[in-house]
Amino acid sequence: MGRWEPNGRGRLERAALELYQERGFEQTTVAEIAKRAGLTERTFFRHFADKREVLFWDAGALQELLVSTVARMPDSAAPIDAVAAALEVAGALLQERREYSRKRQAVIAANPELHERELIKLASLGSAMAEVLRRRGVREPTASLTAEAGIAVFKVAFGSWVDETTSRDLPQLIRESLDELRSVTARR
Amino acid sequence: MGRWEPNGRGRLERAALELYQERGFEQTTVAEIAKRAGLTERTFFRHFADKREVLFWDAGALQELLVSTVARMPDSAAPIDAVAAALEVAGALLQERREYSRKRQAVIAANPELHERELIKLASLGSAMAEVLRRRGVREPTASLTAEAGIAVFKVAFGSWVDETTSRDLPQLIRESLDELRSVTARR
DNA sequence: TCAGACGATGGCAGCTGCTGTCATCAAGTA
DNA sequence: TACTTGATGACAGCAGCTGCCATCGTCTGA
Repeated sequence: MGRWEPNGRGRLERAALELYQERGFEQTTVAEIAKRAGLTERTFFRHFADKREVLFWDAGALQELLVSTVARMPDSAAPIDAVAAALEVAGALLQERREYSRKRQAVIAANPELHERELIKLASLGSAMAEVLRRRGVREPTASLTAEAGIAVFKVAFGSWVDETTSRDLPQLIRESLDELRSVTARR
Repeated sequence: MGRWEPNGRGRLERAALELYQERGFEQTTVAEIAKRAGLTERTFFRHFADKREVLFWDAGALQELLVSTVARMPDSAAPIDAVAAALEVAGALLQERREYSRKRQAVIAANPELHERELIKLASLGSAMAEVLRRRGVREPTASLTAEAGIAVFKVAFGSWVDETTSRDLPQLIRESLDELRSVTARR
């Protein structure tokens, strides 16, 4: 295990989120985060590739969840429905950590650099879903477009979920958002 | 005008793109860009907020073009059609600089930091379009969803346009991409 | 024509993010 | 008990980026 206290990575995460909240992302130095976690700056960069990544390192798990859920859907499911089902599963997971998600999102919204990082994580989720759709026999550009549409649906639904004072259900919001997309794109 | 040669900003842009192509983004220092442009590092940062922005500073013009085009559409136009029309106009503009667009995109694709910056520029275009839709009386979440769908359509169409050896028409690819999105989201 | 305003640039110091390298320490293993 | 292994500390150093002030060319008004 570690040299002194266990779970150095977790302490770094917690310290970073706290300090980003208290002083803002730019006004926080990595040395300060490390100090609050009882570690050194050098160790921070062994756990996280950069100062932003500390807020996003769990994105990999979310991506695996999305991919495996899409992969498990019956072949009869339309691509957009497979994607929507996966997003609802992921939404249910996020739902369990609503307070954490809100805090984190407030920090991200307050800083453009963090917003950039969030966007590339979402884009990565999209690419992964397009890839699994292709493995299911969906051709391009249908696969990419379906995945991108899914990401768009998720972004809007997640935004509503975070903003609202009354806590509506995230999977439900995702369904409603997809319905709205269908209306928006429907030919009249 | 400038102190010696005119158009320092343009020289910096050109030098940066060249060096990013030759050695890659990370392997290029700002001092090297400035030197090739006959200027200093300090002056580079007066023209561009950071090392990435030199490839994206013209995004503002594209955004204005999109916004004004949406704003000029007749009230009878459906939101998605207004957005699509604006994207086609923007696509026609990009079409005129195909070689430059390709070079630039190759550089961006080769570096995650540049990809991040591109994504936030696209997100900014989306926000601007959502805003102009709201001014046209479109409510949320319809406005955001329409704009996000437009960005998704554009991303896929632009990707095809850049990849293909035979140069198909970008506005045409955008129309086809929107048609594909309609098919993908259509209820069966 | 000349003095001063103004805008763009150079030069320099300094902070911070991030990396490479080597030493150190705790715990497990033969 | 000696050796290995994995996480950490310590330190040097580069590059991105900023603040500050000096400098230079051009424009403007008397």
